[in-house]
Amino acid sequence: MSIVLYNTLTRKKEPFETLEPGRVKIYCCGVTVYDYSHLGHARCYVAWDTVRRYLLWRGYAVHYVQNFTDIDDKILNRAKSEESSMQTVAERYTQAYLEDIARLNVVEADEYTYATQTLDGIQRLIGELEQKGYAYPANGDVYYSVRKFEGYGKLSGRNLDDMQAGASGRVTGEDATKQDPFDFALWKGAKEGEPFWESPWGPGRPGWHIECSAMIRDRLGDTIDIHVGGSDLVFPHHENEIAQSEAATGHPLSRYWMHNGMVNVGGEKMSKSLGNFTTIRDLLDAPNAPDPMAVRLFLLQGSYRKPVDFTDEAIAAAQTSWGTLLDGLLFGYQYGAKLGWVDVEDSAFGDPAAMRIDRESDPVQTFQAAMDDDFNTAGGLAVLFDLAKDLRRAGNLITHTGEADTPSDVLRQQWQTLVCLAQVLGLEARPGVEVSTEGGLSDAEVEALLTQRREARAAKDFAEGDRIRDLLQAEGITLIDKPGGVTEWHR
RNA sequence: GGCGACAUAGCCAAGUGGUAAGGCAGAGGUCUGCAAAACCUCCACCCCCGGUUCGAAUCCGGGUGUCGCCUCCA
Repeated sequence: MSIVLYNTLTRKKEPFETLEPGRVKIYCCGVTVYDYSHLGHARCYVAWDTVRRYLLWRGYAVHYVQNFTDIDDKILNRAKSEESSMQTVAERYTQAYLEDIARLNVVEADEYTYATQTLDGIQRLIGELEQKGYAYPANGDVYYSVRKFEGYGKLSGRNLDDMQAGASGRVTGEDATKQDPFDFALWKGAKEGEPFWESPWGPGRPGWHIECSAMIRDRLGDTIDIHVGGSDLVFPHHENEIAQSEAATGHPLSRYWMHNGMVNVGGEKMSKSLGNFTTIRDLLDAPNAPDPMAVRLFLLQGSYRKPVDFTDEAIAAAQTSWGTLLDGLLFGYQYGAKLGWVDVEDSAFGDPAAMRIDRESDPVQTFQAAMDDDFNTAGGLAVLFDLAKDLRRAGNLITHTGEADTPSDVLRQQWQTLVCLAQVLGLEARPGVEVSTEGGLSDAEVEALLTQRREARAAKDFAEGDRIRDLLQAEGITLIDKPGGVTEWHR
């Protein structure tokens, strides 16, 4: 069995074969750092983080490179409006991106690249393209001549003659100097007061698309295994990357192209320009904010390729769902000692890296079959829920009756399987948070209230008994009335 | 105008030829002073119309609807 993935280039699912056995080179288009990242970005980077985690779990050595676009008109505009510099703005939002995405448990890239640190590679590439006749200078700018590149349009399935230039309504003044409306800037001559770099074509800065081509070549080589990014980048960004890189090197830029679907709000794409976006930090820092893992779960419940609608209701449902997985993930910490597990005090307890799970077991095989099929995370999650529900049931039985009806070693295997598979999806529970008593009632206070309640109930004063029960519930304490007047409780 | 994607229960969503995973919400039951918690059980024939097939949500054709891209974009 091998992994099958959907390749935008061929519009088909294809068996995944790497250039070098066991090694995967991935390049991910990162953010332009001029503002805080929103849920669309979260969706994108969670998706590719999950792909990366899964490939690692399947035994591949993955080299994952992602860029920061830190030279751009929008950054420049932001800098002007706040009277700072492009560098200041870029550094601020680069840092913010890293903080936000880390909360969603996205692992850092093996390498991050920056446009500002790739000027040599960029200029070298533009020079080659010019030499080979694919680029032409005009008024201090340098443009790529799309009609010179035979395969132009192969990724996005377009034909230059069928496209309506300017259909998106964002035509700029550049057009007058271009030979063809679809030609795009490789180098932009500096205007008065703008930051610039010296070049053979005069002072200026690189166009947007060229940085990715240059970075990939510098860090990963002429051809990589997988190029990933948002589906809104297919055209023109990725199409232009292909045109640049392949014209220069004569080799395919990437074997596979994968694109994530957009996050929608009310059926429309979430985007800066529509103003309908929610930033990651706004969502996670709001009152009653969802657990970051619930947000990740929300994003993994559907296919990475399809659009996903963001609503408060959907996040709330995901939060509840996460509670179920959480119960399962924390099972070992809560019940391991009662089940006689001898390693619960070990520092490595609960660490997936230290666990040995049975790869041939049904849950793992089912999980793998789902994920092998174009990273079907929804199918993978079903396995996690099965395990988590079994464990929760066992835990409840222990709480309510004192013992589970499943052998301890079976529960241990189930728990470890759950923890390991959840980690492959980037879903992790942090023990300790749930049993926090910060600001709450002490055990003695709870017991005192329970005594009051017991007396009230004995006197048939159920209103008083219920009042105390509600009071405790508000403190996060759940009561379990058992036959015989015994009341147990847990936080 | 061109290119593309999607349409499955109240909501989200997987499945892409053999008679519908999972999550959320909901219903019934056991238990209970009533609840809560817990446990058990139940809950869709897959947008419409044709066609292919022994058999289609799943393939083909035609509709309808929604969305994305067509040089800001994850």
